[in-house]
Amino acid sequence: MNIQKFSQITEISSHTIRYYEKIGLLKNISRNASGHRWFSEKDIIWIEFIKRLKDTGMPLNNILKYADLRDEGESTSQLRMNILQEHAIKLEEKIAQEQCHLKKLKDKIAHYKKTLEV
Amino acid sequence: MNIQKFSQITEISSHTIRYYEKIGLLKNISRNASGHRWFSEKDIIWIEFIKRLKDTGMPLNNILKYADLRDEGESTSQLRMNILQEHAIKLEEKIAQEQCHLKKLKDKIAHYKKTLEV
DNA sequence: GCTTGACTTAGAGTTTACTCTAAGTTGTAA
DNA sequence: TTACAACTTAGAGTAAACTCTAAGTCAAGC
Repeated sequence: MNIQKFSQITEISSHTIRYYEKIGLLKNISRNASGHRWFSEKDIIWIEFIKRLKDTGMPLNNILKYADLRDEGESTSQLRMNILQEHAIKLEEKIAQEQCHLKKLKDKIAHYKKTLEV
Repeated sequence: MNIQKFSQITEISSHTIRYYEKIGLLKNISRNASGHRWFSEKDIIWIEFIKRLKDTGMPLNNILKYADLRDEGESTSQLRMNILQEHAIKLEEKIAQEQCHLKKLKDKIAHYKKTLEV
């Protein structure tokens, strides 16, 4: 598929897709006869994974490290797993923190409600 | 207390504290005889609340709106509560999304583990 | 009295992650 | 065959949230 279709499916602007290729997050994107990018199903799966890491707070810089290891092949599996494991631990901590914050927010809202009722 | 002590307690750099005052997040900070900022316990409570909103993903811009309403006094209580309620809903959704992401991350880690074991 | 270190201000610089522009090429529809 | 829309590149611009610098003031210790 062309960049437009890929952009629609992934909900990432074509500008951003080119940017991701430029910084090395997307590698070996094939081209058609006229030199335009031609994306595959595998590219969708990969970018959805990038989105997941990004949405859980991993900076592009770290995602890039993962992408580089992935490009190096099977020999880096252990390293990549380590990155994901560390990230999963951080994410768990983050969620716990947010749940604590949420509770306190709700307490404050309840307090507002009480004073507004009177 | 002076800005240094306040910075230590809140774990926010003095640069950032001045920046927060400049953009209007901190208002009516008192000064001592020589014109230096003099912070109170109330300032700590307020900035801890700002940190909570920030840590749960609210942009400074929106926190600023809350700060402005707070400055207008009791008459804006309802509006402020609405802001917090909307934020709490967004936060709940965010946590749910992150939990989903975490699950998928763990699946991927488990997959790595399996292939590395062989 | 003088040095030193913390404070003050205005404003410049940095980082991250885009987002857009300009200039040029290509593919399709009238 | 001529519009016109989508593609290409390099590189400039933007927004958010700091982070730092320069130039100056002030208080405490030697």
